[in-house]
Amino acid sequence: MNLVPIGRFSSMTRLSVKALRRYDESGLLTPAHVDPSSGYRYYAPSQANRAEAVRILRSVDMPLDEIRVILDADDAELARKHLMLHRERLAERMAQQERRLAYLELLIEREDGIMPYEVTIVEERPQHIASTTIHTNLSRVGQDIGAGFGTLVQTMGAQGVQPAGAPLIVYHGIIDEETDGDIEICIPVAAPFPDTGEVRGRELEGGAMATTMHRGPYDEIAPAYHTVTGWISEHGHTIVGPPREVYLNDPTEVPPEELLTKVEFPIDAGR
Amino acid sequence: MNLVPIGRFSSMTRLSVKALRRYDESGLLTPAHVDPSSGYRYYAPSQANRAEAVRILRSVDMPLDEIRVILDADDAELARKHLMLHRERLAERMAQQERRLAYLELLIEREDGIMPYEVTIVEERPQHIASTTIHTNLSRVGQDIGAGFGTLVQTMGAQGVQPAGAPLIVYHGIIDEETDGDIEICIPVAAPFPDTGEVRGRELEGGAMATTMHRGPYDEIAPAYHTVTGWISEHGHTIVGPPREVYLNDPTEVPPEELLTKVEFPIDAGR
DNA sequence: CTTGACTCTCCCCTCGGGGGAGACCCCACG
DNA sequence: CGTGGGGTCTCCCCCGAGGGGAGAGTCAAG
Repeated sequence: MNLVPIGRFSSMTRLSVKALRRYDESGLLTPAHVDPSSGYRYYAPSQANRAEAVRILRSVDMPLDEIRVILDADDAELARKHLMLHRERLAERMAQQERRLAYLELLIEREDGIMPYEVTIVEERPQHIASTTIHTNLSRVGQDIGAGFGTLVQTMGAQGVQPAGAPLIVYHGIIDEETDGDIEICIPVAAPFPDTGEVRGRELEGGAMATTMHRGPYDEIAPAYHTVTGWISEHGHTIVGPPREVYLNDPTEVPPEELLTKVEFPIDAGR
Repeated sequence: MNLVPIGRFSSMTRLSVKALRRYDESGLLTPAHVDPSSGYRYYAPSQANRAEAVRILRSVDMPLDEIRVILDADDAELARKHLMLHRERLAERMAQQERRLAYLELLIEREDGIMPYEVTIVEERPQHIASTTIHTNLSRVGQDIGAGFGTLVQTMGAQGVQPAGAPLIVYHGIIDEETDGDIEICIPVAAPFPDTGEVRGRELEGGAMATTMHRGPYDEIAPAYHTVTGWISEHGHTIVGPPREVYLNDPTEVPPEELLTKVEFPIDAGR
């Protein structure tokens, strides 16, 4: 009764011919009649109804499978449930877009461009520190560092000693996904610090350092390390001591994206 | 000088091996050395730098081509330009997501479900109208209708006549992508209206109508028509006059999604 | 009957990888 | 110096929702 071929149905529904064929194939919108000899698809005009529903749901980017479920559910409640579920998905995606956008803004903002881990050699002078050494692994390292600095600050406070520089950590062992190791949590002090229980005083070695600056969250610092070690071996230097990280600002005060961390590797000077 | 195979580089950079191979293939991140006999890829640790940049830019969903352009541009200004451009894209996509989401909310909101163009037969009684007929096409139809109603309201006002019902349009010809035609813009009035220039008074025919309700923007009304005409032919009725649209609310007062339009086709009554 | 416009199926392409097969390679340990 | 196990290679198919096009068949108006 008054069937129309695919081209007319396409212009009626503003769905492309390609799309209509695909909807047929996937059982989402089967033509009212298919000529068995020619394979021509013929649609009933009243199918424009369902076609429009498909168009609308596709316009909100719903997967074909789910559209089929919704349209074939006689149960309005079920359909609603799927719509709400899709809303959640869309909202989640939007939030993600938003985060990405914000991150991108940040990348544009900081005029130093993307990631120029510039490696330079600096001469550090020896300095007095109060330090505490702990054995930790990747999953605990964050808490342990916090606790360590807490202990240090407390002990120094009890002695009436003020910090004389930015806090730092010496990595005596490698801490990554598979290995744990010792880290020495340090705060520079003006004068030699006495050993007190788990906190000891010592002089931190100075000398030539290959160094670079990492700006961003701590857990994105790996490339900085790899860049420096790569630079060292490429320039024919040798690593002569454990690396250290110097924390130039406070994670409780600035957002993670603006954290500044100096990575230093002691190397053989001359050469 | 200290090259690492792909697996180690993968865990150093948190980029999957698959991804690294693809970046090599597309020239985005070529290994420092490829063994000619085995095809093994070896990366310099300092390449972690570029790898991290790639990771970051991918995390904001930037296409690989563009990442390449940005990273290969020595010009920081050019890189910035591309970042900003990508920001525009992200913002645009987010706005689109937002629109979809809002639309979806709407679909959920109206409890009548998606698209139940229910076709019914109603008996309309004849009514007096003031009308003006214009010849128009799809691209001009919006403005022309506005202008037509303007003329009508003005003329009626000059005669001191009040509207006696919802405005409507009789489609004497088909107006679609390829054809233009005559439309008669009408406002019901209580008593016969005199012919005055381009505005004429007449009695609009009544009788049996196949009708359905379209809720939403005017430019999505096509499926309503197709549903009604399909229904008519499927139920063995005959169309005996030009269709009409009755506008039940005012586009200047409600958002497009809530517009209500009644579509009516005069049919042979009994059968 | 012819011709031009439609329509069919089939194949390849998108974008950024993931999953896996089958073959090859590297290195540490015995 | 061999060998075994784990790392790596290329190649192929897959995702989603179609777009583009080739080559062949079909429909309807003149």
